[in-house]
Amino acid sequence: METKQVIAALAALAQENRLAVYRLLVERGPAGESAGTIAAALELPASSLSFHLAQLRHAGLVTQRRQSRQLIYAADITAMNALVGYLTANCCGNPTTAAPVCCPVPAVAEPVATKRARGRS
Amino acid sequence: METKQVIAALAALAQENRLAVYRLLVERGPAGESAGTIAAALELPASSLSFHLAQLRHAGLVTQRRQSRQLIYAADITAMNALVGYLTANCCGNPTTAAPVCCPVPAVAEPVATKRARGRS
DNA sequence: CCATCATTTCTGTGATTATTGAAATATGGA
DNA sequence: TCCATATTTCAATAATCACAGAAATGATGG
Repeated sequence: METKQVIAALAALAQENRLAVYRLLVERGPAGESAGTIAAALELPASSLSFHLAQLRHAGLVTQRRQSRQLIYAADITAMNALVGYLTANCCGNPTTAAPVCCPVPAVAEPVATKRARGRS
Repeated sequence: METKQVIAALAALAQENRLAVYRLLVERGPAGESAGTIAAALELPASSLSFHLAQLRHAGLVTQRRQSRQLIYAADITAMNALVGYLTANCCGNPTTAAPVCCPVPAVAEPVATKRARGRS
């Protein structure tokens, strides 16, 4: 993942409403959710939501598909994978230099909606 | 890690110069680097750098200490851990719903200072 | 104290971003 | 075709951010 894209993704998520939208979409999974439903859930004016969805989409974090009259948005997990991968790599530093302790990705903060904290491999 | 802080951290990193500063500091490890040296390395005016360092510091991503006349900045790895933890948790979604594949944290991108642009996205 | 160095804070300016109502576009049904 | 619905695009405004020179602050050595 190259720097320009990383910045785009970070900027897209660095906004209260957009982070909320993204989190909601992650919760919904691949099925996604229509713009209207998201707007209702987050109590955002349609035009505002559209603006934010466009940013998330431009950053590659969400996908869009049409289902009859509505546009369904869904989180693109691979983009988040790439972002987390980049941050992890840059957090861990360069092993050839005096690098800090490598990120252990601490047993997961608070999951989107339920408790769940399993240590990954 | 609460949302407000996550947004602050994301916003702090979502800027070309700041991301560069942070990456440089990660490279330097706990020893850190003085403001002047960073400014020289990244060719930034002192006042601009100071502005960016303040943001990173406010977001809790870097620490500041004085060493005689100079101020040494260092990356705070625990903050990045928390951020990555939050993103991972939110990326993985809620297992009780139709959740997408959980982030495997793809075998780490490219380390801070090596050649880039290998096959992966 | 004074001179000097390192860095920050102040200040003004230009650029980007967020927000929304209103108008425009696309879709499906009668 | 005409209408209703879902969503976007447009336009205008307010808010925030980035930049960099100049002035101020804090530290050190003489």
